[in-house]
Amino acid sequence: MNAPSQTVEASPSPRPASARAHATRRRILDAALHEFASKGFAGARVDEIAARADANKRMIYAYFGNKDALWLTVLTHAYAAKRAEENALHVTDLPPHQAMARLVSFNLRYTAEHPEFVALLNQENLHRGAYLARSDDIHDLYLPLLDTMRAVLDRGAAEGVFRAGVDPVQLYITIVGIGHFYVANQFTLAQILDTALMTPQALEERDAHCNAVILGYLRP
Amino acid sequence: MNAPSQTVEASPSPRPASARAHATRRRILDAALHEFASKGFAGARVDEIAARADANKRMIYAYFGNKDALWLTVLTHAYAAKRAEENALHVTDLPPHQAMARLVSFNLRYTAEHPEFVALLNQENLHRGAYLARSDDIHDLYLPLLDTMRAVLDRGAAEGVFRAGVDPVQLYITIVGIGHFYVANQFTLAQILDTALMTPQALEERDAHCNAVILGYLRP
Amino acid sequence: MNAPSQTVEASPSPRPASARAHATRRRILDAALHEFASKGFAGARVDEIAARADANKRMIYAYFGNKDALWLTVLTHAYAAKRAEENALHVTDLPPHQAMARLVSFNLRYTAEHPEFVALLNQENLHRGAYLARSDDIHDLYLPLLDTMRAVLDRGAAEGVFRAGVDPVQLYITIVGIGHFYVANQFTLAQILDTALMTPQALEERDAHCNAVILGYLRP
Amino acid sequence: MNAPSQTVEASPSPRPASARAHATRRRILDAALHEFASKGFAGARVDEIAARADANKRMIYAYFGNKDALWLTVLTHAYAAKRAEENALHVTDLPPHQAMARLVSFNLRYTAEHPEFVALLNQENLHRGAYLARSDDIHDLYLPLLDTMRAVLDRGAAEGVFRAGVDPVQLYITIVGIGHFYVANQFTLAQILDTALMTPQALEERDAHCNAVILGYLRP
DNA sequence: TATGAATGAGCCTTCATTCAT
DNA sequence: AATGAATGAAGGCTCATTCAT
Repeated sequence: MNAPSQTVEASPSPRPASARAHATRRRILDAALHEFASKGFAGARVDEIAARADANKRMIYAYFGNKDALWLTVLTHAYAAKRAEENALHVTDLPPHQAMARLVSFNLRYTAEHPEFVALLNQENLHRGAYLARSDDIHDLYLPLLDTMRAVLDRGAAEGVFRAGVDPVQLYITIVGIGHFYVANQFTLAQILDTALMTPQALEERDAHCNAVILGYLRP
Repeated sequence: MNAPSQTVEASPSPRPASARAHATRRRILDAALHEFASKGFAGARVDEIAARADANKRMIYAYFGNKDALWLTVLTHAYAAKRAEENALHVTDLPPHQAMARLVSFNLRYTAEHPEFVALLNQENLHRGAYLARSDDIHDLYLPLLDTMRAVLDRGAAEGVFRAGVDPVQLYITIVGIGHFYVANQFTLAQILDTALMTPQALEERDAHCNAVILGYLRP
Repeated sequence: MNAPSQTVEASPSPRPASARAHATRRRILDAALHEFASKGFAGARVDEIAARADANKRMIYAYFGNKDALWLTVLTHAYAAKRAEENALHVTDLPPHQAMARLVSFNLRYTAEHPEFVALLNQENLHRGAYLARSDDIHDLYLPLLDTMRAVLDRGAAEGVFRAGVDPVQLYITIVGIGHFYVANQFTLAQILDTALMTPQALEERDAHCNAVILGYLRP
Repeated sequence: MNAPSQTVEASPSPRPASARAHATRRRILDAALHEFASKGFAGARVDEIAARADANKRMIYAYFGNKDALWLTVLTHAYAAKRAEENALHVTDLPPHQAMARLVSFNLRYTAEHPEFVALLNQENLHRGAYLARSDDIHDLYLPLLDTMRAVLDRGAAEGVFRAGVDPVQLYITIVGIGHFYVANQFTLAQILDTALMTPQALEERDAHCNAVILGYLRP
């Protein structure tokens, strides 16, 4: 039930052996995450990644093959990281109402704390999911989550605290979406609505609203 | 009550006089919308825009100044276009329940039919709203919509069909978000969930779900 | 003896008939002189010339053919203008000492007042005199001046106030050179020597120095 | 007494370490000198410089930043090169008359052998000395030369072989000018005067003339 | 393992020039 | 006589990628 420790890999290069090499690889990955997230795939610069990682540019190619493969690795890591935290919630142990509230809040909070993840997703969709399509395990990664969602909904309906007939997939998209959109579009929204969206207080209010919407909807 | 149909402009260049020039300008704008939306700002190619517009590359610079300014013009046009359609809904003439349903459905449908708009927004947020900040009237463009939302909520609460105390801004973000996220992330979602999201039937189901969520939540 | 009223022409186009056309042509020529002199041939922009002349760019091509021909016309005009003023000095009527002094001072002053002429010459030499080679009358233009110089030197030597055996061509080059170099290189000189060169007082001092050098040299 | 042989540098890029890199840098600099001198700044082509240097265009930007900075580096090098040779004359060791003659001849000869230097100066003045203004040490570079000139003049006056009261700055400008103008305007002069100026014999005659003028002028 | 140097394709932008009215 | 619109070639500069050590 715990998060799998499997590291999803896409690089064609062999796993480096030495600790020093491992550290270099790690720094490149971190730098790449930052660069890709803040400038998009096309806007990201390999030079910049190397500089930020304090590594030689050649190492990027040695470890990851090319820019495309590096992107895929970064993307896959980001997915895995989120799922790892999501699994750690252990929502199946909670009563339906609390389980759902925790899922809602977690999604908003995680997204707010990881805008790179949001940026990565948007970029990947710009590419029509082309890179992700080359990653095998993504689908499997999400199966347990949907199972969890379905179980919570069923239990809630059985206990009479949730309405029946709710599609777990639709609801999952909605829960993720109301947080994702808020964070992803924070800059244009801030300008249109003329308010700050990412202050602790603003996030608190958004959290309350999201919970109210989902749980209000789920009322029988 | 309707917003003025003013076309928000950002180009520093004088509007061309002749009909032929106007047509060229129009073609460039359409081509740029397509190119920017499908590849992002950094990934878009000016050459490609010119080719698609069947215009000389030089004309892009004559009419719009440079790639940045062209982006801003495209973005501003996209916002204005959506707002124009949104205003044409005349939701204030409808009973609260129907008014809200129409807003929800419209947002999903418009977004689904205009994935370019979604792509544009994501890109602009990648730039942290830097370009939009240079456009003056965007804020004003959205004031009437929020007024409408507020009026509908108030009327619904007064008539006892909606719960009270709903924040119109939060709800607006939610309504747009549940549609936007669905469309914006259709490719990664399709891979994760292993379902088609943009078929007529799938959209129908999503529409029903969105309405159920918003109106279910608004129940007193 | 008076300046010839001949307009040296290089343009392949027929002389325009109407007064309006003539004025446009004149404005283009003035604008071109300014643009060529301040940015050089390669740095000059046809658009800029048209804008400054308040004329349509097409007119430049109608009147002058192309950028090259325009350059040649401007250059030839500049030469003719200087020679016209030079002839108006009537130095042959003066005693040798005064005649020479007047030539020296005139060259410095004219050059200082017409830095465009200096810039034009430098540019043309950058092109190894390629354009000027296509102008027929330049050589003839300078014959009378050298004749004058020779006459003054001969008279001075005969009267015993000048040394004998001075080559008029070498001296002419020297007289023009000590003024031309001062003006042409005013900016680099000012930085190297850390002094202002073009103030009235500085020009006065330079004038005195040039006269002292030439006349000091010519002493028997 | 000699000026330090410090190489005045303007490039913002780090000096390359390896010998190979240094050679490439050197080839680019030589090629740039040729290209700039023969076509001017605006007329020079970066592609052409790269081709002539047998280097990749990208290297130019890696080593020098951009075309502007490359120009400044070339210009500063040219100045330093001339000053280095000028210092090697050791004119302070000679009697005044010979010292002055050597300065005069050197300037003519150096200029005749380095028309690139002349072309560079003219271009820089076309830019109103804008680039040179960004170089720090140029002023200092010329201080020792003026000191030398002053010393020679003073000694000559004290020994009674030179006239008194000669301004060393004015004279320096004149000495450089009579050579510079001759070389800089060789093409237009050749056409106007219909003589060859750069043959060994012609240079010999010019040399004699320049010496005669300066030393004739300096007679007490 | 790591690095400095190099490369060629391509990108945004500009230019002199011509077309059509 | 004059003009607005259009064009193709090229120019400066940048990028992902590879070579050689």
